[in-house]
Amino acid sequence: MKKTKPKYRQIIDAAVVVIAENGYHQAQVSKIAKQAGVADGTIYLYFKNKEDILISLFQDKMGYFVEKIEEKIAGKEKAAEKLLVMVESHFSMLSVDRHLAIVTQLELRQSNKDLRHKINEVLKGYLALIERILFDGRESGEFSADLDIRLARQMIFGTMDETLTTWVMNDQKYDLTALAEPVHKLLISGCGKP
Amino acid sequence: MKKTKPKYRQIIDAAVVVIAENGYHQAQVSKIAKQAGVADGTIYLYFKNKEDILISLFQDKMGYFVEKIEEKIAGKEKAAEKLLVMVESHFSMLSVDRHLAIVTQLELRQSNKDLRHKINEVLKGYLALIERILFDGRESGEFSADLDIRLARQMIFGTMDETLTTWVMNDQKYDLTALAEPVHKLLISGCGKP
Amino acid sequence: MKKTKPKYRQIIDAAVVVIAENGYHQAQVSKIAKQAGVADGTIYLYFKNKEDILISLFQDKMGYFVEKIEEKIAGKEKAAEKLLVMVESHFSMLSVDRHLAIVTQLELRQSNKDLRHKINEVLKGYLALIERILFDGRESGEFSADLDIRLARQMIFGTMDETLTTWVMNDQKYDLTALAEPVHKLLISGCGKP
Amino acid sequence: MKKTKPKYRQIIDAAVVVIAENGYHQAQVSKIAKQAGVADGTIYLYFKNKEDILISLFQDKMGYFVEKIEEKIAGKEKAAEKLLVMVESHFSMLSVDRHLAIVTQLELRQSNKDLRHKINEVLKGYLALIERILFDGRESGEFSADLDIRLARQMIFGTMDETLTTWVMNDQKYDLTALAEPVHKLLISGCGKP
DNA sequence: AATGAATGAGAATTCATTCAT
DNA sequence: CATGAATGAATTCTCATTCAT
Repeated sequence: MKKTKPKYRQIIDAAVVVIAENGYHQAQVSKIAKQAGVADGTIYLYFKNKEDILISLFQDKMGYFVEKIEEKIAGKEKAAEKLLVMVESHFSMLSVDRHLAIVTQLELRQSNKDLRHKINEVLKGYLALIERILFDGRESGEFSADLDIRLARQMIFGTMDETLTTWVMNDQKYDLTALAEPVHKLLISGCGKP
Repeated sequence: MKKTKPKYRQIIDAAVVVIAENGYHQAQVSKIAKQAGVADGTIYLYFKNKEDILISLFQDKMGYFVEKIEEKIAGKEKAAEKLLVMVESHFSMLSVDRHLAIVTQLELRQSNKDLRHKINEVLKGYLALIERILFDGRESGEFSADLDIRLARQMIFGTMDETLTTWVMNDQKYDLTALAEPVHKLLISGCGKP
Repeated sequence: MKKTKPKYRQIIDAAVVVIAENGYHQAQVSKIAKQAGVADGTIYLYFKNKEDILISLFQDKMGYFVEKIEEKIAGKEKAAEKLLVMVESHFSMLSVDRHLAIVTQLELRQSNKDLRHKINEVLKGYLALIERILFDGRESGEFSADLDIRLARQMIFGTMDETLTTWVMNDQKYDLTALAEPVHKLLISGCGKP
Repeated sequence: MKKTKPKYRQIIDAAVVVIAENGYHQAQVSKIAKQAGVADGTIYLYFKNKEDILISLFQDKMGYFVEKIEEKIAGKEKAAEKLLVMVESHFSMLSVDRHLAIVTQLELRQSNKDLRHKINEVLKGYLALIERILFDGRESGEFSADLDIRLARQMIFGTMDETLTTWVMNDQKYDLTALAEPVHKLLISGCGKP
């Protein structure tokens, strides 16, 4: 399995750094190779093409995200609590990896429609996790019986995403993790009065 | 004033069509010129460069959005009602212009960081409108007194944006306008029980 | 005769200024038109094309040069004296028109081979004048009987030209007219000892 | 060192041929690449840009000139003799490379002011060589004690340059090397009688 | 497995010139 | 005579990918 070889990870990690520091369109394969300490041609022994590096990068990181979050919510009972843990984990993981935050929130979005469809495929795992939490919450009576799970998932993901992107566009200059709790509260109760 | 000349609009409209049908990276200036029925060089009598076409396009459309929405909410009293009108208008305007929806939700995001920062400047007018509604709603006691306006704005914009993008990524195959009301309800009351 | 109409001269003079200040390759027809205070299209009522402006400019100025110099040497008897007057006049006329000096010594040389051949045609009048002086000097015994007139003309013109170009390349920052006498002495006696 | 690789020379030599045969403005990079037998992109592995090819070409050839001339005058004692060798060498070297003569005397002068300033920097080595000969000749009493070295250098270079350019403009149809001796004589003794 | 020199397709922009008014 | 909006041809340079070593 190629994915376990050390150079595979070297290249993925190099790609995150190079894209974050140079931007998507200035992240040439040769730069990634240099950062990874390998020859240009070597990249193609581990990845089909440049797009494959980016998809693999996203799969790799997002897979780790979902895994970590699932671990953490395993012990929680309430859906609301699970959501809080999810938002906290997501925010916290991007807080500690500034490069990755830039890559996922800004740079990777500059990819073309084709690549974005593939990225969306990868995202489905995360979205399914959110929907599972919402479904459980509705079943248990914690959430409205008429909650539209798909829309609610779009609200939750859209809100987190917009919060993250705003934070990155503002050069990550405020504490993101402090926003997890109020964002969670908003998602649970909306703008209206309790 | 160049912006009022007929060729200015011809070119903007041609750009929307060409970008929507060919994708951002396949929208060459020569294609836009052909679609607009002018010579390549004519483009540069009306726009500084290719990026200027895209910014102008966004300014033009987004300016129209904000203007229309402001007109419609002018007569409304309740903040919640204003929000509903806003979501309805936004969804409805993109529903009737499939090309524009593709351009704003997918293609324009492939632009580089520089252009995206300029687009964000344009977006500020819209975001300010949302914040104004939230502020009025909080002042009038309609919304929670401790509502964090910035976060609430991020939730509203993020939710609409995610809903729109999902719709476009699914080839606009379901009725978007029907989602305005339930999305609005979600934004007002969140996932929790009323 | 078009050449006597005021706009003809306006355009020629505008061309000198625009080329001197912007350089040959940045001297667009539209800039010359603007400087001359006429519309772009008007240029083409007085000149066949852009190249025609440049040739006319050169003919105009060089014709004036030859005319002035011929006037001044008319009263002189000695060939050496005539040469001195010629060098003095040439240097002096370019000294008082900095723009023209830049145009003839630097900018017009950037034209293509074709245009340069036409410019050379115009130059022939000047070169013939030099050869006439040399011929007379040789006939009268003032110069060596075996003086190769063609080569001597190349020396005289080449030396003046190099002196002028060096002066312009050094931003015309020293007194050019003071060089006329020593240059003349050099041309008469060469590097050797008298 | 790139300058020693065979492709570096291939490209320089191809550039001389292409510029001489097509003219400066018709010497596209793709033509040079084709003539050199390499791909367009390969050019950019050896040269920063098109201008860099031209500067390198000039440096390369002019450096060779100065080197060869210095070798040849090393054994000579008299300054006048050194000058003769210099003129002979210069004329002879351009006589045997018709393409190069066209490029240095006509085509390279069409470059813009920026490139011409860089070319002038390269020329300084040659001009310094001339001044060194003149200085030695003046010190040894061979030349006038009051010889203005700067002006004399301008005469020498200007005369050679004009002679060369005239020869090239006349399609190199007479024997240039035969002119070295009479040109030298002119430079030493000027137009006056001995 | 690893290298890195070589490839070559692809696109924004300028500006001399025209011609309908 | 004069205008100036419109035209459209033409060229450098980048960079993902290959393949001989």
